[in-house]
Amino acid sequence: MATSEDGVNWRSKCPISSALDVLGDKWSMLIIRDLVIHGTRTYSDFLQSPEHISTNILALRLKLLTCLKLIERINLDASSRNNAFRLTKSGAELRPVLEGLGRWAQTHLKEFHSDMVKIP
Amino acid sequence: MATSEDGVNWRSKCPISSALDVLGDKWSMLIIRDLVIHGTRTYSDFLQSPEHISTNILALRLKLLTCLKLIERINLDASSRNNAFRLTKSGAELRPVLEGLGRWAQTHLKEFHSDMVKIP
DNA sequence: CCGCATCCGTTACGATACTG
DNA sequence: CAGTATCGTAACGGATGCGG
Repeated sequence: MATSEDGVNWRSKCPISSALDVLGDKWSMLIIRDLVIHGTRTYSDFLQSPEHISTNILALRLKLLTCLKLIERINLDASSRNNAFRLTKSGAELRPVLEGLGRWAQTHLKEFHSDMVKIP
Repeated sequence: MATSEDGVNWRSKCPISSALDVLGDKWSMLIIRDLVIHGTRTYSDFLQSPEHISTNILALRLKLLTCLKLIERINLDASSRNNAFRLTKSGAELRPVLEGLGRWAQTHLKEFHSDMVKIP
């Protein structure tokens, strides 16, 4: 998978494949989801999501998504504390994709995962 | 990630998270993509896609996607050879999601991946 | 405290060789 | 040609530590 320093290793010229080179891991899309839902989110906010990402992975993903300009940091108080992230315009345009995924899962995964909830 | 025998480990009750528990890896969505584009696809067809999935991962993913009824096997000649796969109705409904991902990548990833092509 | 880097054990992936 | 076995590599996950 991609890291922030070395850039992304593009597997092919296919746009779908390229999207997955960036977002095709266990966590990136969930970070986007949290920001779609809540607008802004701090580091510890992300950690409290029910899927429980670990701290090192979170820091790595935030760095990569920031490099690719899907998210950006906003300084709430000019110190290094209480930093938050929000979606850029680019990242925000993933919203319909996530909504489509969610709707698909609700109808087609119920059979295998009975206690799934609605939105998000 | 999920394997075919043990079932999927659902990280939460969130539909988006659940969709990603199934499809949130480097390869599953590309298998769906190939089937969306070509209709049917044999084992060796998949291997020839430009991203070059390896044989063991392919077998694993095909098994899982079959268990979850996103794809199904069609026997072209009743032997174990020349088997092919196609999308079920459930899998086919991922098409708009993939198209959305592709369109998003085309507009927002160009800056980082200059020789990306159109569809797909 | 909060953000995040580091260390380290565990799990998933990936290339290739191999079997029916 | 479809699928498995093996084994090295990379990603993940938890614990912990350190600076601001």
